[in-house]
Amino acid sequence: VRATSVGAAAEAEPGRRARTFIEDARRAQIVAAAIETIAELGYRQASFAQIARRAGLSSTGLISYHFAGKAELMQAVAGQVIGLIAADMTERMRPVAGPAQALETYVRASIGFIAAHRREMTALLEILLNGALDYGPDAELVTLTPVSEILRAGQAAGEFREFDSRVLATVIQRSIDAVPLLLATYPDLDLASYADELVTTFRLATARQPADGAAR
Amino acid sequence: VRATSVGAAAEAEPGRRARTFIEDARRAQIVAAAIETIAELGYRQASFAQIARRAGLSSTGLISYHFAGKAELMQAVAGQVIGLIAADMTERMRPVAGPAQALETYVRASIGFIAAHRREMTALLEILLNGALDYGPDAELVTLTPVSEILRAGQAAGEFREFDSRVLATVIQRSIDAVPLLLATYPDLDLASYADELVTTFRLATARQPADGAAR
Amino acid sequence: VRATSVGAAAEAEPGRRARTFIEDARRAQIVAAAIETIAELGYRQASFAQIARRAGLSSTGLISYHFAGKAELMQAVAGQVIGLIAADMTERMRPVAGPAQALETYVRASIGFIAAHRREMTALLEILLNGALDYGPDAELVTLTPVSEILRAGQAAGEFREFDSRVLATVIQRSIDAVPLLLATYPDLDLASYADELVTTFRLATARQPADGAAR
Amino acid sequence: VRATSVGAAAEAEPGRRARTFIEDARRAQIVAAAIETIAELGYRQASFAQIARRAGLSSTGLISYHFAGKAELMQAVAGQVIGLIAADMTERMRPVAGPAQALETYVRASIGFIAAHRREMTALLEILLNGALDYGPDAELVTLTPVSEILRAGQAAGEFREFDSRVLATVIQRSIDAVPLLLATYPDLDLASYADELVTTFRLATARQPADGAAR
DNA sequence: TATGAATGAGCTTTCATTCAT
DNA sequence: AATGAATGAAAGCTCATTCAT
Repeated sequence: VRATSVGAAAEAEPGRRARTFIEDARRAQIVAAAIETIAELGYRQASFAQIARRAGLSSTGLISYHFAGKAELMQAVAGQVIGLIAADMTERMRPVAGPAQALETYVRASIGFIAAHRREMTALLEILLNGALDYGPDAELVTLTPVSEILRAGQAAGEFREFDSRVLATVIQRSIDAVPLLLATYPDLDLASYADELVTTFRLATARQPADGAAR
Repeated sequence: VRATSVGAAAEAEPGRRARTFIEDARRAQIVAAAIETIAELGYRQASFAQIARRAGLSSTGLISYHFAGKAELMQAVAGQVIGLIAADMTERMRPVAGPAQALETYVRASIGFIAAHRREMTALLEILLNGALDYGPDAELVTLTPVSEILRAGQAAGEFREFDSRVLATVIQRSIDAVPLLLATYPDLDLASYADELVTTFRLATARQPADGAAR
Repeated sequence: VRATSVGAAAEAEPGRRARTFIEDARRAQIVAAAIETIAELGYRQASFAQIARRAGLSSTGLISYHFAGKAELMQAVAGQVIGLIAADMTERMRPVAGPAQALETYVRASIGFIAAHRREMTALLEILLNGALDYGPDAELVTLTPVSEILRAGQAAGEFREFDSRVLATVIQRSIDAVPLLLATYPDLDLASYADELVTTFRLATARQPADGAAR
Repeated sequence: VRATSVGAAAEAEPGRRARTFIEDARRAQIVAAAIETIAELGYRQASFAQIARRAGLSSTGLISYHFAGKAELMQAVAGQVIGLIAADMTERMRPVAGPAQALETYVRASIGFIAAHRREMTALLEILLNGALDYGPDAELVTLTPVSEILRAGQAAGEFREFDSRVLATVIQRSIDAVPLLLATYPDLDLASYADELVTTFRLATARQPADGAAR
């Protein structure tokens, strides 16, 4: 769970005229149906025909009409979900004071979001894993940036020990990303406990060590 | 990186006559071509036609001739890779003494294997993520079992703190699984450093806490 | 030649939206091409490719587009022909008075229909004999029912002798069904004479015997 | 059920060297397996692979080795069954005296043969109906010849009424041919009764009429 | 703006046949 | 005489996309 600039890709492009209200509504409807379809059938089975059926559209042609291709549709879906995440996370991270609390809040908020948006997350995961997004070479970078920043801030403030922030960001982000798959396996997983364990784990893993202040 | 019993599926079945030497060679050749193809194009684009082309076969019919269907081919690919992992890991884990060293060795060996078998790992990942293996609902369980056992052994021995072993197993295994994707993004990633950081992180995250002995 | 309820299968189904005019036309065109193809090449060689070629379609995909599968197409073909038969026979059997006349009319009308629809009958025959219709275990029963009923009515009215109506129905219906194959062998067969001979034969075979009234 | 010259096709051809004993045995084995397969699965599913499996052969190549093609195999199967019929019928028809008895014997013997060789008859039927035999335009003629001859002899002897012998031959032969299909529908059909009914029916249908002697 | 229709490339799979050994 | 291996054509079917209306 992370906020990136991918969502912005759905917005205005230079050579393209603005979208009408109706157009936006249709696109939203199709995106919603795509999320539902992907979450239900998986990426591979999510054909235009299935999506159209779920959206109550009479023809797959309408999807092609509104989206330049399957790639653009998938980009729109990803953008939509990522937008939701960004909005939610921005809101939740606002009242945070200090890196330690920021990390804890980030973990809890991320898992909370996943719990509340299982279908959207499943769809996003499917899209990402199937390489349906041609999102550039810095995808990983983007994904890890929010956590990395928290971690680096904590190091700068002397609250966290020395470590490669990219590595720890990976550890943390992957532990969060694992939730949708875990939920698929254990639908009754207690996410609150899971979050608690993660928070404890990452607190221990990032805490400044006794030796840190002296030795370095 | 983990060892399971899926690899055994490639072995003798009751009602089936033994495979010829040549047949085994062809199957191996096809499996190799499949790995190459999947790693290069992704699971979805890895059609029989592409695989046949890469294997230098004259027709896709030959693949169907040697494998009962696409599912069986993918199972063979997964089995092959998992077999490699199992062999390698078994070897590396043998001289280990104690849970802490076991955990460190597991992490380093896993990442080492991934580094040495990038294409195979990518292919395995693609297959797993695309649900091309009908391996049951306990896939996640199987995946996490080896690490879980190390962790529980460490707890039993009093070397590790109290935690939910499933959660920490997830954290650790996911950090390892992230490597293929990280490599796709940063081909020059220094895996030795990455492994070092992970080892340190997990040592801190699992270490028995001062309070542990007293409070419990 | 017989009328069944199979024809109705082509009509409205609950969960399916009504068919367009154009769609109906295409389906009819494809069915016609299928009849032509089957009559010409036989069921086995009547591939979608051949049918598409004969229908002037650009791809076999269009057939799949309009019919759920080969089975549905064959059902449509059979339904079409059976519908024709039913309509024709119903019309011709209307003015009939008495079992003897009914039998004669049935024979003449059946053969007349076959004469006028050689290709359709050949196609129907091919489909039935190839088991391309999953119509139940009582196929034979359905086929023989119309004649059986005429025969039993004749026995009840005291006009026909005692016999197993299923056996005589078989004799009569098979003699009629033989026509398409006969025509294949003797294209110039005089069907009117053939019908005359059959009528005489079946009159003699069914006529009440002198002994019947007394002995039984 | 009828005896033709098709069986002879399996015999010596000018430019071909004689078959060895082993070769003949293999051919017979394959033909037997083909009969079994066709009777069980139908013509369409009776692939070389299925036939080879049933014959205990290790490769379909062996079938191609012994038969010039699928057509020749089918011809051999048909020839084999027809040969059986011919032998059986010749034997049974020998002691017959007079056309009326000949007709009765022909019907009973034919149905008896079918009852005793269901699988062979089913296979023959499948082959004929699928046009797998390129047997010429006079197939029908051949089929009907034996009965026709009996009928014409009866007419010549003044025992049968005047009729087109081809038509009555068709009626009779088709009634006999119907048995395999009837058996498929009613496995418990009482063939003795069926034969009795046919004999009575055809006796009435062929009997010289009172008017015959005078009017002509 | 939306629809039904049509397209053509692609898919996996089956099959009879050929061939070297 | 027989085998396992390989071939390539054909099959039915699905798919994203295009297009006229």
